[in-house]
Amino acid sequence: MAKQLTIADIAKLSGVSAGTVDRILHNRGKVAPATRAAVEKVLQESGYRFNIHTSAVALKKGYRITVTMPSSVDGEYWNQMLNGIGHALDEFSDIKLECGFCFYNPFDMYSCRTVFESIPAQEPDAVLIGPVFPDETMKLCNSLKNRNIPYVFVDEDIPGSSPVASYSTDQTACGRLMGKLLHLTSTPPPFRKLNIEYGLFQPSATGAESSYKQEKREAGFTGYFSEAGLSGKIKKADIPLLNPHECEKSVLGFLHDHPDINGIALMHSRGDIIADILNRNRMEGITLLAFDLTAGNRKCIMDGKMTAVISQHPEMQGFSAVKSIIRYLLYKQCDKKISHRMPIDIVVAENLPYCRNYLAEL
Amino acid sequence: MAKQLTIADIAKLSGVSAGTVDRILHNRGKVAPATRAAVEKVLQESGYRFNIHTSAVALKKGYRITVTMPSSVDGEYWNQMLNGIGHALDEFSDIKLECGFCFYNPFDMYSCRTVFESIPAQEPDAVLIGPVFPDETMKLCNSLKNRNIPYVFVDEDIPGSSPVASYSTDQTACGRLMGKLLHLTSTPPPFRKLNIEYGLFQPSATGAESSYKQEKREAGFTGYFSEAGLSGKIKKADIPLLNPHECEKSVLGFLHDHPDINGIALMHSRGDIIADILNRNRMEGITLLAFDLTAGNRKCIMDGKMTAVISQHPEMQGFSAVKSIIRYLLYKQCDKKISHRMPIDIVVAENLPYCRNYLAEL
DNA sequence: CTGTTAGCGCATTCAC
DNA sequence: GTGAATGCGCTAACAG
Repeated sequence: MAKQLTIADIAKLSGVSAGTVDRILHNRGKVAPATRAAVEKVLQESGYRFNIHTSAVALKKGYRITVTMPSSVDGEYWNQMLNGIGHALDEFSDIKLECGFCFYNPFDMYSCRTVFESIPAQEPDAVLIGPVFPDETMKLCNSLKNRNIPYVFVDEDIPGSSPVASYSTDQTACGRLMGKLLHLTSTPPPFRKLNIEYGLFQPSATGAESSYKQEKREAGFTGYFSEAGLSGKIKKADIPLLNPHECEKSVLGFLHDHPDINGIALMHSRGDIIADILNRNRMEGITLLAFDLTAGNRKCIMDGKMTAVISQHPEMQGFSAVKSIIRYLLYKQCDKKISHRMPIDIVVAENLPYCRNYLAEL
Repeated sequence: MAKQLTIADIAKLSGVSAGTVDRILHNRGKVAPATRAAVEKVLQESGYRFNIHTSAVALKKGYRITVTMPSSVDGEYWNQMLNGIGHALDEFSDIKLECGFCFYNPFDMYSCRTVFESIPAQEPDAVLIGPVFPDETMKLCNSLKNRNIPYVFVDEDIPGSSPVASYSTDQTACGRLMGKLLHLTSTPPPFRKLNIEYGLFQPSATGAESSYKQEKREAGFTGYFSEAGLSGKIKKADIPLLNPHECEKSVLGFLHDHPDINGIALMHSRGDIIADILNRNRMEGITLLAFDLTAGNRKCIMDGKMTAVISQHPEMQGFSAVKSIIRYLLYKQCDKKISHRMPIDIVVAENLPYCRNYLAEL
């Protein structure tokens, strides 16, 4: 264990005072170029690292961060993100952090616009953004950039923006994985139907929420099947998810028209709705795959009404995003890697009980 | 954000001095029963929590911890555990921690015994144990207990011991999951053979290393198949893994005798060996499942020679175990939950690129 | 522009 | 048994 050098050591080594080293480390105040060069050389060579503890202890100033994302209720995707953020705030409760939340309606662009417009005025030290509407988000980013307020993304990255970090999932890869899973797992023997076909349900009249996401997933999904030479086996259906009666009617109608369907994939998280319909109509023999480990999906998997979901670690995203903000604000460390891709989990009944919130464990 | 109370606050509230509060918090030195009661009451009511940063800063004393586990080479399971430990040591480099490593030969009980016997004499402040031989491990635990040295387990828990924490995987659940996966994914259409059978390969003449683990996995695996009413479809084979020529001969012999095999499950991590044999003999149509995301298996999955592995987060185990030790040693916080079950991951080609070491991300 | 210095909250040592 | 005093490495304010 090589003893860590202290700021005082660095100061001595480079013939300046601790204050100067501090100014260089934090890029604040003016430093003569020559002095800066000398100190930076020592810094480099010695591989100096902050002692985050003393740093946090000595920090007088507090930071205010604003979190903005779609509103949600308990057990939903965005709510899990919020849990991750909460854990991080809790883990770092020794740092003077104040966190404000600005939720918007993910189905209403104007709600998003109104909320986003109010954010720069709050003058936060940093913003955590869960984006849904790319254009509105881009406007927010520009406005933050003008005021020099750093921001991070969770869930999705907005092309052309310049966040301090982003924690997102490769939705195309998710779609490909979904394709592979549907291909591999569609009704196992002995119940398999002979002329195997695969259903792909799309919500008709989708709210704006994540239609973008679903498109990427679908592209990955169809990509997998076309590479497997099975494109022709995919049967698409528009399902009006939010109208229970119509929804059931169209699911049953579809299955009637396509009796060889062995499995169905959804590019969204409302697998529970379809699972209930299949279950009510005694069609459990059909494999059902969806996204996100929501409370509803969790229950369906436990009850054997759904085969698997693909999960993308929302809590970890929220947790890491806050951690990233803290690193940036307090320790002036930018991540070497800006864009972090989250792990993509396959969850079935057998491993569901062990899919806890990792962060709470640590 | 409720302002955190400080020790000074607590002292003032209970009419004593900071020193006394500290003595109570850390259970050291003598405190008058009456004083103790009064302070503890205030502590309770105010929900006081350490400021881990100042606590770490003020800590003069350093701690020495000993890590003991099977030796391994780069890319193997135990090596990944070591990486997690390294990350933790790195993340907490601001704390005065010294870490010594004692590796033993997992195939030689005497090696283990010799190493374990040397550990108590080193008088570490805590020990991290990766067990293989239950009896030897139990002896170590007893000896540590006598000296009041706390210990944590990774990978496996030893029944009857009393660790500060343990980070392990439910091997029976892993086996069940393996069963489910084999059932669901065995050769998808259109290459499926008609009378589907499943292969279960066991290493013949196993070294002692984790035979215990493999038994539990096999129990879970056969449990799944018997519940699915498919017990009769499992065909077992003893495969001499470590003898390349014999191994290939017995694999090919088995497949010749059982032409309806659609998929093979291994209860250990050497899927790469079997994958190469299948690949060399152009039998890629057969699904192959194994354990652990070793470097070898990783490559096989990427190359399409293996279908999936079940992975159990060795890095996270190592990381969490060290974190747990630190919490215990520095902050005197025992985990409420002693036994932590790790998440069980399913890794296929499509999500492999995103299975990084989570901890490095945070 | 640069050096000096007073705390931050806690652990520890030393008087009482 | 208990309280006061010191210092951990750093930040930030102030004095040059």
